[in-house]
Parts: sequence; structure tokens; C-alpha cells
Amino acid sequence: MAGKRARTAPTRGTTITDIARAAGVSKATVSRVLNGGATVNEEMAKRVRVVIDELGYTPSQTARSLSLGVSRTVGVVVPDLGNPMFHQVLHGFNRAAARDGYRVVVADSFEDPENEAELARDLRDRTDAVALFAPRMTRENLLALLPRVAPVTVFNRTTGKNAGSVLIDYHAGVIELARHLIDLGHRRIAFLAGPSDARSNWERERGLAEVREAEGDVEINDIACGYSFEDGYRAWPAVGASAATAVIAYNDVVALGLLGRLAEEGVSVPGDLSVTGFDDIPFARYSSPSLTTMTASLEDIGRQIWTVLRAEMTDSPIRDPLTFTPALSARGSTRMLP
Amino acid sequence: MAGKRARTAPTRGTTITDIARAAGVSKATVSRVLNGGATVNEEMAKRVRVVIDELGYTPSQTARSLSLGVSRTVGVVVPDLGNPMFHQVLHGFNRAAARDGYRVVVADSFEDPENEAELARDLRDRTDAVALFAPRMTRENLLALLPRVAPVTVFNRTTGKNAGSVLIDYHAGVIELARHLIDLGHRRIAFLAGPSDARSNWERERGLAEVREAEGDVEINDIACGYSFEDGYRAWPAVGASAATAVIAYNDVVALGLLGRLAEEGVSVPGDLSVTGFDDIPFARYSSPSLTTMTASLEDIGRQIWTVLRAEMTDSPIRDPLTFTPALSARGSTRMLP
DNA sequence: TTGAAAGCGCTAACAT
DNA sequence: ATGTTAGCGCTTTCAA
Repeated sequence: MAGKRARTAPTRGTTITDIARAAGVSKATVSRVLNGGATVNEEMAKRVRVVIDELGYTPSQTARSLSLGVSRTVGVVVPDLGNPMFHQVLHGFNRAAARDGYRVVVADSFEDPENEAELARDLRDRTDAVALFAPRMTRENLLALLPRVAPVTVFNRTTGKNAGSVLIDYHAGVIELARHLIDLGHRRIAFLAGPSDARSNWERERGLAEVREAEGDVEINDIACGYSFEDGYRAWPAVGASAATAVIAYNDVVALGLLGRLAEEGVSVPGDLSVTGFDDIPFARYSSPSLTTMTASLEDIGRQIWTVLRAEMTDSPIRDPLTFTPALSARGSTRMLP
Repeated sequence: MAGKRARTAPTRGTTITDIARAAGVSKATVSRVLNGGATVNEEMAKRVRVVIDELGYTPSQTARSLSLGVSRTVGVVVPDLGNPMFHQVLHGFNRAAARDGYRVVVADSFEDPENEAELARDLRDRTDAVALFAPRMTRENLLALLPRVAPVTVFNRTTGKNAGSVLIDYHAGVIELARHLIDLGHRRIAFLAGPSDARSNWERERGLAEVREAEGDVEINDIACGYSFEDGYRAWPAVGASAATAVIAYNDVVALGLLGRLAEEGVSVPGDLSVTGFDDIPFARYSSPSLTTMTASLEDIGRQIWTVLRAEMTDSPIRDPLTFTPALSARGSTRMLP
């Protein structure tokens, strides 16, 4: 309402004004007792606190954010919360953020690249910064999005220094994995490839190509697969047909899916077939046989993502990608070829 | 600044005012073209849209929420995003919410009951409603929290009709599981108990107590355990000592952890020991042996949580708890006693 | 159809 | 130490 009163107030519940009135003080005073800092007469402060309690008042974070210009909250967009890998990273991120007084809210894009940008923008509009975990969108879309949602840092995608970036070195990782298998005497290896548009996949492809190059007598076959249990489970016929003695699965989840199928099919692991994963999700240790995989300190990575994001938020961004090289965890699912 | 200008604007980026000025129209007009509905001269509208594009403007959701009083966003507090069970439910919830034009943001409490209430309040302050998934806090705290964060609905805890509530019938479920084992001839059963303060645990305890009552010759031993892989893994010595021929694990994650240990220890499943889980997480189908467990349609449950929350938000809340009874999925980890 | 202005709930500068 | 007031960026009533 222009004029005397504006439009009907869409307000919910008690506001700072109610408290001020009820306590017989100004809003400013209420604000001061709420936020500490300023000096307030102890009498008054007490009275205000009592009223706040009685009326069960909580300040509107929305109003607060608008006024302050910051929310001390950051958003994370994750492609698949169902992959324990992301959960681990998220955990580290969350803890680090909390230590700096920041809250974390997360949005799951459920592997839908269409949704990612909108989710990120929307999240960013309610928070002070966002982290994008392994975005699935095209590089073009990613680069277009970055300035819109800054400060932003990206996990497992490069950004051409247009944003902070933290990477797992899948290239080096997969090479180590392949060498492990080769050292064990394997010469026919199958690679269960992940999503063809994912950086994490072509980094692996690139590493394996180098291994092929270097080791003339080693044969590495690509088998299109995916990233889920199902995908691993369904890969069996192709794996069987390949006559490989060892399988490098795209990640642990895929490897575990395959393991399930192999058990059903009566294929002994590692007797008939060696199998490796990637990520070292918690369950990899408990499968039977336990899974040989590449371990990165996921919590640590989460912590670093926070550090980089924090830098983006302040003075001096860290634009050189931070790279983590995973290490081999040799377990029960691989063995020396007789 | 009282006086001419208030304090330094903590603004970020382009605002509606910039657009209005650049397009030579009023903020009201910009708002109108942004939100459709009202009739705007096509000329003007076009001009505004061009400017918006050029300046890369996105409206502040914070300001919008404050003005509108709603955000078309809801929050979810989850105790452990690492448990695939919650992820499944979240998926169903998310889809249903999206269909109604709502966005979902989630906060992970990482199993810390201390944090839950604060997370929930904070989330609620930025959203229109919240869903609490299996809150770990005491009933007292829960009941105190409910009015503060309404509209709210709770998954897997009762609320005494102080909020919407959706439940999995663990009581009936565990009874069916026990009967399955008993039908298979088992007479000494171990129960790996979950968190002692969780409803989901004592509902199971209650069910098992009834079974004990009804079946004189059946012995069911409680073994304190937990909810994680590790917990299941570590339960072995106690399980072994109990001389049980079958184990009812608190949930799939625990069962899977135990399975891993049993493989290490050379205990054959189901040869030496039958093992059951609960929840039917995706991996349960792929473990070796595949896991006998109780299946509920988790996505469906998520969808229903949304329905109930939606009702809370509008006219007529649904205060009678919605209960889902899970069904047995008998798989490879249980067998008839010889 | 368009613009001016009030107001959403809060914070912080300024004045007292 | 406390109150007054402008303003955060948006929406919407009211007047033109």
C-alpha cells in the first residue's frame, strides 16, 4: 500500500517489533541484546530476554540476511548423495565450515545436468557462496555459470582459473592401479568406463591409454558401463566375453555391483578374476572379498574444498587447482596370476 | 545512516533498481515482467528483458522471500546422509516437492542430536517448512521443537499429533523377520541392537519381545551394536559367543558390516549362520550372499512425507501417523537349518 | 498500463 | 546506553 499502509503483511509469527513493544524498548535495543557486542543495560537486557522467551521469538534469518548482506551459510550441489564418496567429502567440508561459523545446506541434483545450474543459482541466492561437487554439466555451461554464482569452488572439474578447484588425480590413480595389476601378472584387463562426459572418466581413459602405450604386451579393453551398482551388475556378460583376468571398475560402487554378480555367476574373486574399484568408500573394506581400490583422504579433500572456497570469499582466491593423488589400497579382490 | 544515506550498502551485484534505471522504467515494471501475471507493454517488456540479460541479473531470493513471506523452499534435516536408506527417501520427497514447485535443501546433522534442533530452526527460518528425518533428539526436545518449526513433519518418530508423522512399522517388520527365521528352523537368534534411544530400535525390541513371549523354545539375545558398518563388523565376537544360528541386524548397513567380518573369519553365510538386515538399501541385493531384509518402498515413503508436509502447510493437517509396513525379501543370506 | 511509495524484519549509523 | 531512522532488494497497493 502506497499511502497509509502497504499491502497486507505476509508475516509469520513474532517479530522484533513485537518484542520491542512488549519489553518497552526500541528494536535497536532488542537487536543489540540479540547480537551481543554493544553494551546494554543489564536490567533492560534481562527484560528483553524474558519477553523473547515468553513469546518464543526467533529472528527471521531472511530479514537478517537481507540487512546484513550475508547469511553465513554456503550451499553445496551434489550430483548423487547416494554415492558414499560424496558423503565423505561433504563431511569434511561441513566440519571445516562449521569451525568457521558457517552453515552448509546441500541440494542433490540426482544426476540431472539440466537441473544443476538452476539449483546452483538458486542456492547461491540464499547463501554466501557455493561449492559444486563433480558437476555433470558441459564445460561451456559450467564456465557460463561460474561468474553468476561466485564465490564458488568446484570439486573434480577444472575451471580454467575462473574459480577455485579441487581435484582428485584420477589419471595418476588409475595408472597406479593398472601397474598393480600388471605387477601381479595380468595382461588382459577390462576397464568398466563411467559416464563418458565426466572428467573423472576421461582422466582415467587418458591414464590407461598411457599404460597401453608403455606396456606393449598388455591389453586393456574399454567396456561402456556407468557409475551405479546396477551398471556394475549388468557389466558381467561383457566382462566375461572379454576374457580379461582383471577388471578396473570405474569406481567402488560399480566394482561392488560387479562383485555381486560374479558371486551369483559362480566366478571366484580373486581366483578367476581380480577386481579393483576407486574411491575407497567405507563399504569397500567390508565386501567379500574386500575391495582393492584407490584411497584418497576424502574428509581431507572436503576440508580443502572449504579452504579454497573460503579464499574465494575473501581477499586472495586460490586459483591453481589443488590436486590430491590417491594411493593404492591392495586388498582381497586382487591377486597374483599363477 | 539515519539522515541522508543509511549505512554502507552490503549489496552484491545488480539489483532490480539497476535494471529499472538502465531500462528507463520503474522497479514495479521490472518486477511485473519478471513475474508474469500483470499486463505489461510488450515494447517495454522486451527492453527490460534485454537489459536483464546484458547485466546478468538474477533477483535476490532473500529479498523476494522477505517481501513475499514465502520462499517455496523446504528444508530436510537428516541424521546421516551416508545411510542410503535416507537417500532413497529423500529422492522420493524431492521429486514430489519439485512437482509442486518446491525446492528442497538438506542439512546433515551427522548423528549429533545436539545439532539437530538448531539446524532445524535455522533451516526453517529460511524456508517455508521442514521435514525431520528420524531425529535422534529426545522426545522432550522434539516436542519442544515442533511448534517452533511448524509446519513440520517427522519421519520415523511419533509426535503425539503435534505434527505430521510418517512411520515405518519396525515392530511388525521385525516380527516377520523373526518368524521367517523361526520357520527356517532357527531357535537361537541374536539381535544386533541399534542406538538405544532410537524409536526404530525399541520398536524392534518390542516386536522381538512379543516373539519371545509367543515362542517358548526360541531364544533371542540382544547384543548392543549400533548403526554403522563398523558396528556390524565389530559385533562378531559377541555373535560368535552367543552360539546363535541366525542374526537379526539392526539394519542393512550393520548386516553388511557383519557379513564382511564373517567372510574374514571364515564363517559361512548362510551355511554356518543366517543373517538378516532391514531397509533393503540398493546394495543389499549385490552383497554376497545377497541379503535377506525387509523392504519398504522408500521412494514412496518420501513421496508421502511430502504429502503430509504439504497438508501441514495448508488447511487441514494430517495428524494421524501414516504407517508403512515393510515386506520380507528373502535372499541368499538366510537358509533352512538342516 | 505504469509509477510512486510503503512495507516485509532486521541492522547499524547517527543523534541524543 | 538508548532511540530514531534509513536502507537491504523485492512486491504490491493505490493513484494517475
